[in-house]
Amino acid sequence: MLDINFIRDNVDIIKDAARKKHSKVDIDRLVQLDDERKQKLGVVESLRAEQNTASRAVATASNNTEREQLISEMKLLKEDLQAREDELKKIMGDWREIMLQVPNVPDMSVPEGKTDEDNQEFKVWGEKPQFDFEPKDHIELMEDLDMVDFTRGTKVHGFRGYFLKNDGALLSFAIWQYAMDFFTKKGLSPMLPPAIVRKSNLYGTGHLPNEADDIYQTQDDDYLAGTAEVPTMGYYADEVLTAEQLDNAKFLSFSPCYRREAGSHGKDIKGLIRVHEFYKLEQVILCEASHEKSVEYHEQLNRNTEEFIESLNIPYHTVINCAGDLGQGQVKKYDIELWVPREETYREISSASYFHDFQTRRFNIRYKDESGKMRFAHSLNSTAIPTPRVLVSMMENFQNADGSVTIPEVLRKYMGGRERIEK
RNA sequence: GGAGAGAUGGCAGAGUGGUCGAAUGCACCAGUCUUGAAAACUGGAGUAUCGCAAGGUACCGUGGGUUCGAAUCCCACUCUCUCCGCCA
Repeated sequence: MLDINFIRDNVDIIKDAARKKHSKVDIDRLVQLDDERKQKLGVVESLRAEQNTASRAVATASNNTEREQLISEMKLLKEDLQAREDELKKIMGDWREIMLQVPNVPDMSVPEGKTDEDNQEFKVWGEKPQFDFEPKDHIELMEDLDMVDFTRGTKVHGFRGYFLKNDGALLSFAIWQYAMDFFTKKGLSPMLPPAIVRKSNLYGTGHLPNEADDIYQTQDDDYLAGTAEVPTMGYYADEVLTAEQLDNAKFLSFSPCYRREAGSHGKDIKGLIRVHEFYKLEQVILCEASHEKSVEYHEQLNRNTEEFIESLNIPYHTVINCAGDLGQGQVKKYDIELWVPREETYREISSASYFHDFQTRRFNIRYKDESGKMRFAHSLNSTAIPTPRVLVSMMENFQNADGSVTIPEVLRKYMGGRERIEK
């Protein structure tokens, strides 16, 4: 949600943002509705003022005759007021609907483009492995090592179902544990949030109204969050944060993530790249309403994840997302993608974005700044690490000719000191 | 699942139809006192919105309704708490 006055003052910028993000929102219509809103509001407010004055007169009237007369006059005014209020209500309904569609403005540094294919690589790290044997893909590797069972996964869950088992399960726990240790050292507070959330949280983060198809819903009209960003952002909804709370609003949230993948039925139909249910550690930060702070934290969050991947020694690159690949509320986003040898491509494992006050405005998360003014905080989030997707690269990059897989050094202490996963 | 109580400003908490946008306390800001601080005292201060301003309007969980007038009465919904039941 943007400030309507900001929109009015920057119509061209907003229209350009909508164009870049391929949003069909009609800004001219919004401005027109806002004009009507203001006009009607003026009328309603002056009628209300009249009513309030008259009410006071009724209350202090010296005798009943005077009172009766005032009251009968007020009845007429009341009808007029009610009609006007209905008109205003209707306009406000349309106004709100469009306001929820208005996208946040991408940063100047965000390149134009339509899809993830237009994202621009700006950093490459690590040595891609050279194999002197025919490398296997993660599916074959993991099935051979009895780490995963897709057949029974689909039997139990259906399309995109999977079981992680034995070292597949152990390795997942190792990654979570190691990530917990690694990211909490960066000053984030560990959190286990609910994954079942009320609708308002998804409006808050900006996943609704536009991504409804991709979200699981319960029979109680609750939703299954696709990321811990959703409940973690909701944590401080409708609160005014103290300076201390705002300073410490740096979270590392671990949760299951549920995604219907409604728009991607033909894509990545095998393996662990695209699944309906996975686990993820997510970094979420609230900070003071300063663009510079947002930028600083954004770089930091992204760097945290890069460092984590570097500590695992997996080759990756980082891309800056083009405007067309940004979510409605996002100002700027980096994706970190890991090298997948068999596909000879990089696959996304992390997204780091900042939102300015787009989300906090919807969540109503405020604080008092030094001058005592109420302000909406800024929000940011970034993947710390998703499992099982990270296993795909880990398996393929570290495989050996005999079909075993070398465990990254930093994970060994969580795997009973073992160096390899083997039969 | 059953029974009951409740939701008011940053927090706590009064207020059951008419100058109530709302007492009081705490917290906050400024001043007095003090070498400084604390305490005490004095004063200030809700948020949003319209307006150059004076000032207007809205906001007492949410949405409706009754009324000339609603924090206050009625209806629905949401949430919280207590007790019972069930359950990991």
